[in-house]
Amino acid sequence: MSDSIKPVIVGAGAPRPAGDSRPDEDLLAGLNPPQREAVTHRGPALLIVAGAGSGKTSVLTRRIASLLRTREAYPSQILAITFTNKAAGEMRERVRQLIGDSAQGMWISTFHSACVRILRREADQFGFTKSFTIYDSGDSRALVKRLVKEHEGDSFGFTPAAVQGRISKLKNELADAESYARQANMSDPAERVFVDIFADYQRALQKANAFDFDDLIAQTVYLFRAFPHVADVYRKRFRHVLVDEYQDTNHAQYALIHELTRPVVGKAGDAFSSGGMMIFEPDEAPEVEGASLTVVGDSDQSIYAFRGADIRNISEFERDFPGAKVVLLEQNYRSTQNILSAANAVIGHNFDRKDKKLWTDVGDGDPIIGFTGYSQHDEAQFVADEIEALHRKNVDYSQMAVFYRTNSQSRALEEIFIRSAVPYKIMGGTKFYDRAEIKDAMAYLIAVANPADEMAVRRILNKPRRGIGDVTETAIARYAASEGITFRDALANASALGVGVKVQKAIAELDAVLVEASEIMLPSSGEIPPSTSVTEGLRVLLNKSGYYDVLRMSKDPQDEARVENLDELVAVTREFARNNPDGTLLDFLTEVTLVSDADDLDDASGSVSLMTMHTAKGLEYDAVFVTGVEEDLIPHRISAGEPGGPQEERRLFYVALTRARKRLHLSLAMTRAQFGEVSAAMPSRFLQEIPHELIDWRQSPGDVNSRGGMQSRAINGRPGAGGSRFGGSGSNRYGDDLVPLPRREKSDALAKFTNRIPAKIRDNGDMELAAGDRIRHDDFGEGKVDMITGEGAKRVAHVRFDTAGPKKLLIKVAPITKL
DNA sequence: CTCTCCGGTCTTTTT
DNA sequence: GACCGGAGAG
Repeated sequence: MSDSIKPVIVGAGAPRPAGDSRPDEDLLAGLNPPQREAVTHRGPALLIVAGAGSGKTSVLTRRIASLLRTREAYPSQILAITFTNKAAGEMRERVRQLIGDSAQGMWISTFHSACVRILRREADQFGFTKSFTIYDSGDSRALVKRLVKEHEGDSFGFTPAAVQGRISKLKNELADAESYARQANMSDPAERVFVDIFADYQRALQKANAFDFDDLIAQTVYLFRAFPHVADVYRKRFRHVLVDEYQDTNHAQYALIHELTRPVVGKAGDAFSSGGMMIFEPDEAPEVEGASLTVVGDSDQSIYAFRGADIRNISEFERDFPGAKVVLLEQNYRSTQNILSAANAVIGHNFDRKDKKLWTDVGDGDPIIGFTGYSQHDEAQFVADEIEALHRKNVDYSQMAVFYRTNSQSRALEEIFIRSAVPYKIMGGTKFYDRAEIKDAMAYLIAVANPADEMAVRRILNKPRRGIGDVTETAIARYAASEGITFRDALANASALGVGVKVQKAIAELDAVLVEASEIMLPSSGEIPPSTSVTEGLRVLLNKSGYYDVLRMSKDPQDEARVENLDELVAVTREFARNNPDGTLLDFLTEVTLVSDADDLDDASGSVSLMTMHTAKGLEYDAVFVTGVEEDLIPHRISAGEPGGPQEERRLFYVALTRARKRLHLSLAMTRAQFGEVSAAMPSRFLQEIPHELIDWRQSPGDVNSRGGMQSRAINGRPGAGGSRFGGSGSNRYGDDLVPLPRREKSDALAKFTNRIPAKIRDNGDMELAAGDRIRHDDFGEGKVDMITGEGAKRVAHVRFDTAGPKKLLIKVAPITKL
């Protein structure tokens, strides 16, 4: 900042006393010199290169606290961007702990949430209304699907997923349908079709008064560029912009940051109202200098290239923001040296990176434990047993986590965990809000909140079944088009549609329910409804539409669970009302659409956490199990052929390893069932990259592969076996004892292990068991019950098996019989 | 219009 | 092994 201009709009404006004790001195306690620098440096731009576990969250929160404490900024002048809503909540809480409630008024949120806030305020500037809704990926895929069909895109080999991916990528590059069409090769018919689909997709969104995830960012950038006076409002407001996980920002997000931190060039005489104590040069000087930008990131942890993250954002930061200061945080405060050495060795195989080595002074710690199972269930059993062993050593379940590459891998783990009575919680996967009944209920709410959203109205048209089929739906659409009204409004005119009386009545009833709910949640009188109206409105929608009744009268046992899910959703609205006394229906919908998997993570729940390696980013646990460390899984088969794919996979693996504080377990299986069929699996190349002396194999791939079980050489037993030999698919990439199982008829071992788990969960009802009873278990054989704990459906038998040793079993579902 | 059955296609990771 | 779309019967 130059001396002549002091645009900082600090009310009291007391200059910081130079030299003696700083008002933020206590915030620096316990920080190492680079960390201090990261907290106290002031200037236009600061890049904090923060290795895994180097205390970056702490640094970031203290930096914010310091800005507030020294009165360099009001809370309202701070915009902090995090990767997930949960991280945002945590950061807010930690700042509050540091400086108390005066932290109110900061914007701490994800890119997406911040953009929604901006767009809601400014929507009417450019063809949307404040009540716009947000399409999640499922919604937008449904729309793309319809359009691909309409344009017969399948004859050009377009799948909805591919088209959706391409559109998303383009939007992340800030290309819209028009600009893309201008430079597209229009002599290619496939290209023309794609351009048409893209354009129609965008039109449909606009017509529905809706944005997809990518639009939230891109449209905000367009808004700022098209309406500089709007952008200026936010540029003047946010004097300090801080961005976490900067390595995972895409071009649109980068552009947004750029727009926000641009100086405001004011015209002379254009009075600036905020306090009016600004003094600046009359002519060329900007009215307000660009906001100070702080970004935190680690290029070794960039794992979102597939969704447009551009690593250059961080590698070229100094060029993009002249005068930037760079601070390196390399000391790790999380993991033991063994874990760090393994992680360093793995990431060292990426050739296009600045060398950087994490170090710690806490000591070597325990060795890394390795295990190779015959099947994924065998592997899962090892994980479950190991978790139990740790739990007996007083490691809390909530301090343990199991990671995998793909969501589908969670199933085998779940099956075994249920049987072994290991309390667990799955983050992500099929989410609550992805369930059909929940999406239906949400569509009802959206139909009320944003009647322009035709997709939502179409979705609920025949849910529950009310005899409105394809023919009627088309009739409604045609009528709406001919009258120039929306699909939703056409429902009010059932008699004009030329459909049967019965169907007319059904349509009129649906319309009435929507009107009634609308009156509750968005009164036409204009008065502001209490936040509890969402609960009430949802109840009316579900009850009077007949949705609840149909489920309750159904004989399908799954429908019982669906009712429970809907009850849960009603409970969510109640919770929302409690937390947001001023919350509106739209606020509720926005919040629900933008919550991510990691967000509902609850550390205090006393459960082991199961999640993908991606979801694990930013988290840490005392004990970590990385499972499925196999070729074709990590690195994933699909990524192997993509440019930069294997490197990104290696970073992902690195992220997984560095989540562990004290104990790290790596496991794999020699066979893996996917797509119903069993196939041989090979150990991941990344395992070779870990120095062999760091891994203590309980059962190495060699042990498992030699059917006699005589060999026990460790995977990296040969000296010098850790060379970088990735790339080729030659057969000697693995040690001699690492040849994958031959692909031939199932051996006894295979038959025994692959299908150990019945697809259906059994139910032992109220089997009576007491200490001293003897039981037989399908897999573990006979054993004696030591004691019974838990209540009802969660009763657990602690059994000492004659051969398999001690296990815990959930009595209700375990495959056991009393002897 | 609804239900059921069959066959084809999948699965990378997420705001 | 799950999910979707299409075909065909009621």
